[in-house]
This record gives sequence, C-alpha cells and structure tokens, in this order.
Amino acid sequence: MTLDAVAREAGVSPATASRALNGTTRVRDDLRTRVRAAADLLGYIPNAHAQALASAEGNRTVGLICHDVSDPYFAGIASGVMRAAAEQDLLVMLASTFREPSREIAYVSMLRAQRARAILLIGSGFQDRAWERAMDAELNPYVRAGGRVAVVSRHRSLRVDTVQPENRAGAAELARALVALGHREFAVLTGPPELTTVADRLAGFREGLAGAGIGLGRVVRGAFTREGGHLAARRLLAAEGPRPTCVFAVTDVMAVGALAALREAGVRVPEDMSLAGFDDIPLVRELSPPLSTVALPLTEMGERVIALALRAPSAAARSRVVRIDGEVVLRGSTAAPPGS
Amino acid sequence: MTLDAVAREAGVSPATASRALNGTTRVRDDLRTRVRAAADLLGYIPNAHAQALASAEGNRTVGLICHDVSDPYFAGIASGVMRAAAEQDLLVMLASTFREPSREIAYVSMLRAQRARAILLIGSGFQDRAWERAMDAELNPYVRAGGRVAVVSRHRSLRVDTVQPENRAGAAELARALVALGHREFAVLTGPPELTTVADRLAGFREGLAGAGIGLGRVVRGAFTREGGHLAARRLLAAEGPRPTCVFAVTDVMAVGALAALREAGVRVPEDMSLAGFDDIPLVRELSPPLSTVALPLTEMGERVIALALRAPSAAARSRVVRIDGEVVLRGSTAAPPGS
DNA sequence: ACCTTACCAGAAAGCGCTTTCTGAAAGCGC
DNA sequence: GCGCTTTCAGAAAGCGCTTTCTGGTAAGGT
Repeated sequence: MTLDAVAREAGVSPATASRALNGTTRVRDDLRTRVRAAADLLGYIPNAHAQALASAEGNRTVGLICHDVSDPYFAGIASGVMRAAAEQDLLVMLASTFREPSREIAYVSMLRAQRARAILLIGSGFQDRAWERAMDAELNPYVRAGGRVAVVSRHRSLRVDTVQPENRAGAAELARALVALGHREFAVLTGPPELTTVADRLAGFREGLAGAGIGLGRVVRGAFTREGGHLAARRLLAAEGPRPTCVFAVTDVMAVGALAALREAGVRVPEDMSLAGFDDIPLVRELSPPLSTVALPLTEMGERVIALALRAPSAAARSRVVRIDGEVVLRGSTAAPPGS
Repeated sequence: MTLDAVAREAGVSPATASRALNGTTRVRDDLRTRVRAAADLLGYIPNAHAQALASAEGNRTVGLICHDVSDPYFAGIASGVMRAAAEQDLLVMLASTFREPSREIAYVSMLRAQRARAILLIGSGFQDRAWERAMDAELNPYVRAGGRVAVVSRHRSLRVDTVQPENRAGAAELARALVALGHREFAVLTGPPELTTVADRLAGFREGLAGAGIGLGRVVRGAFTREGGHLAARRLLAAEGPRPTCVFAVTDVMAVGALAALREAGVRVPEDMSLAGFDDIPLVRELSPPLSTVALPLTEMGERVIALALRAPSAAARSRVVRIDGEVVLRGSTAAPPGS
C-alpha cells in the first residue's frame, strides 16, 4: 500500500506515480490513468506523514485549542471553524484544556510538532506573566517557521491576529439598557478575574452604570460554569443588606446557574429580580423566562478566526483585529424593577 | 531546530541524541544532560511526522468523528473522550460531518492517511447499503494495518468495538413509566428513520406501549435538530383528530424544540400535555418545566469508547460491546393526563 | 596476562514520499 | 537532414527522525 507498490503495479517509476496522483506536472494520459487505476485497485492511501516530511508544503491540519468543548460557547465557535475547515479540506485537531494553562501550552507544543498549518486559540488567555512568556516562547518560533496563529478574545499582549468580541462595549450597552428599564440597584456574578473576558465585561458594565451615576453594587465571584453561577447567586441571596433589583452574570452559562438558584430560593424572575447574561448561547432562548443577554455570533466568529489564520500573512507584520459587536437582546428575564 | 543540530551542539551523534531525548536506551549521564541542555537551548521540538515515519510505533493522535460538535449530545461524549485522551497524552482530531455520509467517509480516509492510532465514530450510522460498503472498505484495511476502531451507537453491521446505549430498553421503560402515569394517547416526534438510534428508540417505545396494549399513535417525522422538533410538534398540533396526552421526542434536542412549539401554541406542559425526551443533555434540566427523559451518561460513554479503542486487541477477533443503560428520569414535563 | 562479556556511542540504513536533476525522444525551423 | 528547443519519464537525493548493526573500551573470569 505504498507509492512504490502502486508504481510497480502500473509499471512506472515512483516519481511518475507521485506526479500522476497529485497532478503536480503533466503526465502522459495513458500513464496517468494506469497509475490511478493501480492506486484504486490497491486501495492506496498516501502516508500523510511522509508527504508532510517530503514536501515543505504545509500539511492539511489546523489546531484548535479551547477551554472546554462541552461549553456551548466554545462548541458554537468550534462549529464555525469546522464548517470553514471542511470547505477547504482541512482537518481540525481540537483540544480541550479544561482551563489548565499548562495543558494549553503542552497542546501548542504538540501542534507544533505536528507542523499544523495554523493554531487557533479560543477563549481568554490567562493574565499571568510566566504563562504569557511561556506561550510566547512556543508561538514565536512557530510563527517564524511559517506557522499561522489566530485567536478569539485573547489578551492583547499576544501579538497575533485576533477576533475580538466587544466585551466592554457590549456590557456597557447592556448596563444602559438595564438602567433604562428603571434599575438602580445592581449586582454582578463574575468569573475568574484573571480571564480577560471577565475583566472587560466587568469594566464595561461598570462604565455603563457610571454613565448614569450608578455604582456596580455587589460583585460575587464564582467559577466560569453553571455551578459557579449557581453558587454565586446563592451567596448573593444569602448576603445581608438590600437585594439588588437586577443581576448581571458575565456569561450565559453562569446566568443559567443563577436562574436556577433564584428559582430555588423563590425569587421570581423578572418580577422580583431581573437577570441578564452575555454570549447568547443557544439554550438561553429556551429558558423560561428566556434570558436577556448580549448576543455574539458564535459560528461566525469561528469562521472569521480560521479565515484570519489562513489569509496570506500581512506584508506589514502588524497583527489584525476583527472586532465583533455584541447586540443587546432583552428578553423575558429582564423587566422594570418591582414597585415601579 | 532539527535533531542533527541538537546533536552537533551537544557534540554527539544524532543516534545518541535521539536516545537521550527519548530514553529508549541507556545513555551515559553526562551525555544525556548535555543533549537535554542543547535541546532546551535551541528550543528543539521533534518533527512528529519524521518520528511517525521512522518508527512503526503508532503516533499520538486519535480521530473522533461526530455529526455536529455544537449538538450537546456529541459535545458531551467528545468531552469525555478528550478528558481520557489528555490523560494519555493523546491529541484528538475532531471532525464534524454535518450529517453528510460522504464527508464521514472522507474524514476516515484523512485519518487513515494521518495514521491515527484509533478512529472513533460517534452517532448513528446510516442505514444505506452503499454507504455501509464504502465505510467497510475504508475501515477494514485500516484495522488490518493495526488501526483501532470503536464506535458509539452504530449499526451492528460494522463489526467493531461498540459502546451501545440501550436505546430500545430505555425507550420501552420510559413508555411504561408514562403509561403508569395514566397516559393512553401518545404521539412520537421522530428523526430520520435511517438513523439506527431513531429506529431503536421508536421500536422500544412501541414495545413498551404494546406491553400495556396501547398503540404508538401518531408518528411525526422531523430533522434531528431543535428546529426539527419544533416543526414536528407544530405539525402534530395542526393535525386533526384528538390530541395525544403525551408526546415522546426521540431526542432531547428535538424535545426542546417541541416544548417551545407547545408553549407558543398555548398548550401547557404538563397540564395539557406531557412531554418526554431522550439523552438527558445538560440543558433540559434547566427548562421549565424540566424535561423528563432517559438519562445517558454522556461523558462516561466518551471515556468508555476511547478506552475500548485503545485496549489491547482482543485475541479472539470478536468485537466487544459495552452496553450503557439509560435511566428514566421523570421531571416536571410529565404528569398525569388532564382530567384524571 | 589473555580472552570473554557487557556496555554504550557512532555509522548507516531505511520509513514513504516529493522534487530537483538528468537524459531520451520528439517537434521545429532552416 | 542537422542542430535547436521542448516535453516528459526515471534516477537519485533528500525531508528528520529511529533503529539495527558495528566496533571500541572497560570490566570480569581463569
């Protein structure tokens, strides 16, 4: 099942067989058909490793690194990447880091070893000096050797092409919309502060409120998961002092947990308390009440990031940034505050 | 950044450098540390392709083929696969076929070319003679060449190791539970009949009802998606004749769409009509009412299928089947029929 | 002191391809 | 008909590794 076998079967040299199969150079018609027939007969499949090794020509795989495939946010983006990749006959190597920085770096290294054509990093980077340096040390040689890198929502310190959701502006706009509904007392359910996405959304929300002269209110931190949101909401309700009339969870996934916690505590949404999230993952539309959020076009973001990576490298070494606007979508989970 | 460069830097032969780095054979301590140091200094990363080519030793990637990553069912299984793969330092190549049989075969072929250590097929096969033959033609040479294949919920015609959810038994048990609630008038929202999963669940549900002397009722077909479920439910409601008191959607994803359709039509769940799904994808717990369903341990199924593939090939050439029981979970979406 | 083992570094042969490079045959103008 | 370019098949040189095989040196046995 090697090229040599095919060549022998067809009675030509391996060189000719290679050319006939790949169409690199003109080959006499009769020889070409003979080679093709022999390949079919033998069920020949070229060894991609040998091909990658012999031809400087990059191979047909791109690496995709995300925090967790089972998180709908990443799944949505990954889906867009795959669709675009399929169109170009590229294989996607998808890795979940389970939010461990070291594993992320290990994956980049494996992808480098595979000579992946491009490496896509999805999801916030870690705001950690040592980690950033290590990541840079992996990525720089890769890029210098002709590798492509593109990311979505990363730290700017990584000087690579970026698809950047407008977290800050989106959160600010959401805040204004919530204020417009009449809310004055807020609380925020936030994730790990070392994730840039969290920092940006928090800052944006604060800004939006500040424009109306309102403070951020209580900020409760939780894990970046449904359970994190659930726990954070419980802690919020348990805290003493007046309750906010509106809660913002920095991601929809957390908001889903929060909604459950509110319901369990007998707090009606939106009658007693309004709740909003961020991302617009598919499921939040199905909740009752459906969740207000800032919608991000996840699939499109996936398509954009792979397109960015595959595009001819910019002559100027400057990294490109594609900004993605979030759209505030007010649904049933937000309403005017009680007694207004 | 080649091994040769490292060897030269360390003042040893490439052979020694290789051995020092991989620990294949004993190498004098001072040489080994010198080689390691040189590798670090140069930022050496072995070329995985060259390694794969030189050593018959299989490489460190496994292929995972599913219909759609953004479907929570597949995402859940994929997540389990990734966790297990990460523990063994394996890279997962994940491909979405978007339910196109031809694309599935193309991916298997690419994975073969990559000499993936194992190929995992997730999700129903297509009941189509030509397709089955083509798939067999890809898989057989792969297995004969030492490749491993494992699948979850496939057609039995594929003679490979299988993780098999007990679709039939689970659906039957669900039917009995629903009958026990008092229901006598049913309807089923079903997916493409060429998917074996659909066929099995449908058959199981029919069996369960038959045990109580009840017929299946109206069967409405839709796509295997939320929209498919939505549309099927609308068509069901639009049909003339008496309405069923209980609807079974063959997957949770379809049930989610159905729930939305029922709500839109002003049908209260479960007061006017009960609704149940299958799979227990994470989101259905969050709905109101939370969906009754047959729970499948998705992550575990992912772990099992990769373990199956990686296990030493059975001496007997028989393919192994791991059966996964579904557990009927009755939640708020099902209740006694109206007026009982 | 001599010969056998044991150990370990280096030389060299591939792994399965692609891609120059080489050269034979054919096509062209004069 | 002769020298020219053009076309295209085959020989051969790698791509970057691993792994036998070979051989030199040190240790051990008699």
